[in-house]
Amino acid sequence: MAGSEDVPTPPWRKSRKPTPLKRQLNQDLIVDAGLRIVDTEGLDALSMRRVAQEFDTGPASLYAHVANKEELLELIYERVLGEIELPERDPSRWKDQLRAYAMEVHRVLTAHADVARVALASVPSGENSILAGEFVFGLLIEAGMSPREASLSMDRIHLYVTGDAYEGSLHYARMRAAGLDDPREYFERFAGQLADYYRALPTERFPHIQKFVDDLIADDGEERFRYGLELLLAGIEARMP
Amino acid sequence: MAGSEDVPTPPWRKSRKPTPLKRQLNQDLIVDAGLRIVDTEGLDALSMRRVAQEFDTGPASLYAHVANKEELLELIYERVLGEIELPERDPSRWKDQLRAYAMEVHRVLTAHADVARVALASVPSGENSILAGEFVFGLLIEAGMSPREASLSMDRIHLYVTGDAYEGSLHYARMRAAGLDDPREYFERFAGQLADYYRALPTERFPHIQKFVDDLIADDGEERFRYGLELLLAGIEARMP
DNA sequence: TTCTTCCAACGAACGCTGTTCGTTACGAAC
DNA sequence: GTTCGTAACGAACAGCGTTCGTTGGAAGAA
Repeated sequence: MAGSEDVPTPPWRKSRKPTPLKRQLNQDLIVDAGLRIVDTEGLDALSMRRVAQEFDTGPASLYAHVANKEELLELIYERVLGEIELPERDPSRWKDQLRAYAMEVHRVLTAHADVARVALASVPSGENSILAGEFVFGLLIEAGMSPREASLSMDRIHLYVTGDAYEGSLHYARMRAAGLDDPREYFERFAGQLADYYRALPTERFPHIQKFVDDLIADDGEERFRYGLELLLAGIEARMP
Repeated sequence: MAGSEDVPTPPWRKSRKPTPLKRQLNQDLIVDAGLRIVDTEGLDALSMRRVAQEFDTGPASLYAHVANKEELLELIYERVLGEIELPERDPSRWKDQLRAYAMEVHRVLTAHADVARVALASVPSGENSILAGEFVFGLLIEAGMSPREASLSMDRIHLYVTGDAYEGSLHYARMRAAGLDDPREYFERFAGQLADYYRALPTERFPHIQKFVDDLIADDGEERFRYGLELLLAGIEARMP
């Protein structure tokens, strides 16, 4: 605020030099810009050109700081994972803590809608993924599970959470493509179309779908996620010694 | 075999007409070619140009039979779903039948490796999807579940199966990109790298991961899928009246 | 038979993508 | 004061999905 940076340098001063020093790019700034674009315009809008545009330059400038687009996506994903808050482990409350953890990851992924589409594709390797893994793995082991089963359960919980968030992000992208802004309006329109389609099916071949259309479209994404999570937790509980 | 089609027509016969009649394209043939390409070269190799090439023509020719690439992908997915074999419903054996169904879908999706990447993205609307839905939904209802819960359970089973197959297909694509052919060799290499990475972590921050590296990489995709499926089935069973 | 209509086929082009190459010019080190 | 490493970047490449406008053969009408 104290400097004169905001005042544009007159073109006649110091003769011709439109960019005195522009060494401003670095990986963090690029990831910032990338996440900003994903949040506001969606993952489909994220291209190397679009990110470069944010710095008034061409796509080639990014490759000094980021190996390729895939690495940029993983860096963005890792940054988002950093928003997860992990509590102190309490093995006696493992079920509550595992539920809360799953919902927290789901919440963070859903908050940055399209990022979930990266989550499934990338191998968890960043610091934040490992921290989350240590939390869940340790929790299950300390609760009495064998390391082998704890590994499998952690893996399945992770797949379920990211898979559901991924599916949700596809709907989000579809909503965006349809020009809508309100998720509830999208859901109602989508469910309505699906219901009409189901109702138009021949009764003799699809009696149950025909008869219970309303039940088939009753629950939205959040309730479905919760239900499946409870199924998994019940399954894990049954195996807990 | 009986005709003279294999002998090229001499250019001087009937003057100039290199293509007497070429009205040979139709949707089924296009889907055939598409699935063939996905199976042999992978989903990433599937482009409208590549499909058109199969008919010695340009991409524009396809758009008379297929709305766009997305529709082509859904048609391919629907065709693959047609390979699912459904038994007679027997509600008294609902758990066995549900397990067999899930494994059958998983098997079919895995057989056409990359198709799973379409499965998650597309809304189930074709005849084969609906038939599969009626089977599972009816099975759960006849076994005594409320329509509402049967709907949720069906949805979660579907998400789990396709989500796992999707994750598997990503590994498959990665294997392909690495120039490997044997899934077992890929798994061992991948697991080995992951193990090295885990072992290199600081012990004090990640004690459990550090200590049980072998358990973390013990199971391959098939076993993980089975384990998660049993978790879900146990969860459903606990809710079955 | 002759004429008209229709539409699958398709060549060419548009605008977009991720990535690479070769050049430039600045900051720092010698 | 010169050299050197390297971030920045303009230009280009090969590929993508899709659209437009034309063409020519098949089918229906007269």
